Amino acid sequence: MGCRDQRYSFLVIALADCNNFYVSCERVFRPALRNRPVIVLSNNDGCAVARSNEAKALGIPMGAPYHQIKKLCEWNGVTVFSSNYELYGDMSRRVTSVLARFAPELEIYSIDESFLNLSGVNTPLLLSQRIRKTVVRWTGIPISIGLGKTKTLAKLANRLAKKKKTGCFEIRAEQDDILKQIPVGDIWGVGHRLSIRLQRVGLNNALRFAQAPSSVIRSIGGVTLERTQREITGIPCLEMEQVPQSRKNTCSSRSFGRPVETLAELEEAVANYAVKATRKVRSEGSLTSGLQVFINTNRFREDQEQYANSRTLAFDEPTDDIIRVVQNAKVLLRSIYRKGYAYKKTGVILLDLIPKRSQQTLLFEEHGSPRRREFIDAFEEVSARYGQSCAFLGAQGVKQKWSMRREMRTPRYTTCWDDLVKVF
DNA sequence: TCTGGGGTCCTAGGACCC
DNA sequence: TCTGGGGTCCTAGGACCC
Repeated sequence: MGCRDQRYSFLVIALADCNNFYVSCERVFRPALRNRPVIVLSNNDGCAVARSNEAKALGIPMGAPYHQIKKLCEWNGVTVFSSNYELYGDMSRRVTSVLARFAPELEIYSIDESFLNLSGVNTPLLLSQRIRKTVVRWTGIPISIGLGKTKTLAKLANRLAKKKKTGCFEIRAEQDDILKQIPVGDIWGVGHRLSIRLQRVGLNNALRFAQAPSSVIRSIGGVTLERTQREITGIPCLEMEQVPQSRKNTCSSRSFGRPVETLAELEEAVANYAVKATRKVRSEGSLTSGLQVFINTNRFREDQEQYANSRTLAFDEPTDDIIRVVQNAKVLLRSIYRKGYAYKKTGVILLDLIPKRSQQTLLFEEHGSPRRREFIDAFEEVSARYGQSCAFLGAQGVKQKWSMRREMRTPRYTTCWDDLVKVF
């Protein structure tokens, strides 16, 4: 088996994962909530996306729609928060900056997870415990650390670490008895669908998965799953990515706080998402080559007629011109809008982003006249400096009755002067 | 009444070309 | 009855992740 492979015996990858991250962020500023059930809701106060251990013990599943668990929460005194991404983003930066002190090679994988390359460290488990203690002392966020030869093994180890008192766990090559106890669906890269198909052919735990012929694995899940299998046997297939690669698409979308039927309101929403998405692209110094707009009704409402559609266009020249994106987004929206439906969600996706400096200009046409560009830059600066309420496009609307619900959000303690904690 | 948002990669199949 | 072969490019859809 691959994990006996001597070539990789020196490798140690650590996965540091914040425990119940959003809940932990809220608890930093509300210490009285420690050891009490707490959940954080998704946008629109839709479903539970983070749960404290106490909330998990009450049987609140990940992703549970809030309206289904509301009673349960009230009966059990669960504290419920809307999500506060300004706070979580800032806490995340603090955690990763502490982690970075301990490893020369660090990959920020998500808002609450980082991979660290600890290869060459004599006692990685001891170091992990030190890292853990430092992070919680300096940021208030508890983390768990899993160690293994590959990212996939580190992920698995992390899952086991969450159950340990020390919060750290290492999977070694020879620990078949451990792999045997791990359901195949717990492996990183094996989701719901693949897990069913693997179990159907008897590959129900991580050890069986590791030992299966690679041809079988490939026929079930293609090259991606075959890579996962190699990773489980200790052969690295996923590299550390220290420099985040620039993204290829970006999306801005929201569900509405209530059903929306009129084209006028949808246009307002689309204009806002177009502005938001374009700003993301501008802030990264990129240009977008294409644009997609989608709309859909509420797929959970079986009593209503459903409609979903999307349309895409390619710009003849990559652009970051906010007005142009908004205008085109509205054109696309009108072409897919059908009267008589109760819409739940719309969104704008910007496609094939490219760095601004590599821009290829059109031969015979010039879209962005200097005056136009100066205007957009000035508009953006005013809006950034004095807030969106001071400079926005007419298309974005004033009232925004369709906007999302966010009724239980805590203050932005760390990123907004007005929200600083008051001691007296 | 109420069910998130934002990404990635891979593959199959169609259009088109010579 | 018989109905080229081989290549590229693009897109939609399916799978996964947090």
